[in-house]
Amino acid sequence: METLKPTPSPTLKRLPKYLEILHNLRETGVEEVSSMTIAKSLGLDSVQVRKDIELTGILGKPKIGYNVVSLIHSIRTFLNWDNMSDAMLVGAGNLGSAFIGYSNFKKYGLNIVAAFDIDEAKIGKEYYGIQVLNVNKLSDLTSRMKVHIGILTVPGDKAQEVAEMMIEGGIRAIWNFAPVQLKVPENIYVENTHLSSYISQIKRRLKENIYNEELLLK
Amino acid sequence: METLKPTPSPTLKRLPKYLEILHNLRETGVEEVSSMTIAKSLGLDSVQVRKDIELTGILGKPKIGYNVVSLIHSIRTFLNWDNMSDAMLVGAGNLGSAFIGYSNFKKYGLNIVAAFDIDEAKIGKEYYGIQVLNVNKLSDLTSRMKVHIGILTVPGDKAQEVAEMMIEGGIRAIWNFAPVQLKVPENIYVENTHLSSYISQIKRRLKENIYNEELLLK
DNA sequence: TAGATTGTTAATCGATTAACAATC
DNA sequence: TAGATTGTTAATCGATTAACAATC
Repeated sequence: METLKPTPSPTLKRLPKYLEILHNLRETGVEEVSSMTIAKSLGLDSVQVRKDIELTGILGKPKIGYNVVSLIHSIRTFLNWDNMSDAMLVGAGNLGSAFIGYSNFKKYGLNIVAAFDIDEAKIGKEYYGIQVLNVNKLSDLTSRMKVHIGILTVPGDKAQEVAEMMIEGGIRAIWNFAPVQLKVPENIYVENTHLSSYISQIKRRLKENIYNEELLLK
Repeated sequence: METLKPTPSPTLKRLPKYLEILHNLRETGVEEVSSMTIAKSLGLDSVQVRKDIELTGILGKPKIGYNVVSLIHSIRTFLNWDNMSDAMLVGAGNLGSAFIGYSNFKKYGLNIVAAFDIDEAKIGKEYYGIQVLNVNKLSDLTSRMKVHIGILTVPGDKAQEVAEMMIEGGIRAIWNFAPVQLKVPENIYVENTHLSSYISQIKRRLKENIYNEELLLK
């Protein structure tokens, strides 16, 4: 069996955007699409689009382009969106409880099967049909249900502790929203979504832009 | 006046992580810190840390390192976290309404001053002391209050329309959570947080990893 | 002074973009 | 056939990492 070469992160981030466009095209009955069409809608280079698509293992036809339906299928398979992946969510605060009801997750093949919290006040509450359980059941339930993805929406000071419980239960990928650097074994994949990083970018870009605009007014 | 050279995105994403560590150090009474200490806690290269810090305009002392309090101040000023930035939020669904109450935003200098929705059923509701207004008031209120940041948490099919209302009202940076490529004038900064991109990464990495592990078992 | 750490210049690496031959 | 578009090899670009002189 061949080792799967890691796909560049930028590619993995772009592929869902292609899907978005392809779904629209399919709905309007378009059957073939060129890399240039996709590139233009996203403001990208067409070579980049072709290289990304190539990685998913589909071949286009010179002069014609790619078959829309086949391309959708190829990308979805590559991203494993066709198979639902179960996930445990820990931290039923306002962010966490919002995620429980966020219907788009299912669209992307992510299914939250259970939610947990440390806070007695939250345990027993139900959001969108999912009951919040005591976090002391996390590890056991994770291994019994063979869940491999954990969504971490607890406050920073509990994040490391909870991550370790997740790993003990057999979690292999953690989607971390806590503003903390998790220390995990190297076979565990951590995807950090630090909202502070985005806010940094927005606020700094605005600052940079302000001066540039004043400069233009001279 | 000098034009502000755009800071590399990777740097802007790392700086908040340094702050997190520096705050912890300050709490435990540490006064000086070396680039290596910061680098180690985050699994980074110390040169990278020094270069990032240099961009914020502070100087360290050979043999000693950086003064923790000064460094915190320098990074916060650079990221403009000391000044509160007002933001309008449009789309009071489960994600949007969660953000209204998400206390960390204030910590990062982002203050949601008003929330809007198209849906009559949501208009008038109140979340964490903020009332949801009719989106037809968005543009007018934005320009009267001189708000420059918009948070977009509407469904994909309304996103472009709402983005245009934001821009009409004077919004200059849009934090977009809708799974859509926004078409905006080039002086408008769009920060995309497409949750689908993260899920792609997680699901694909897990797939890549599965095969690698099976390989190891041989 | 000697050693540790900074700041800076040079080398490397990975991803993007350009050039172009292959082909429907 | 001619033209458009793919797939691939080479060049460029930006960010990371390595090397090292300056200095407290």
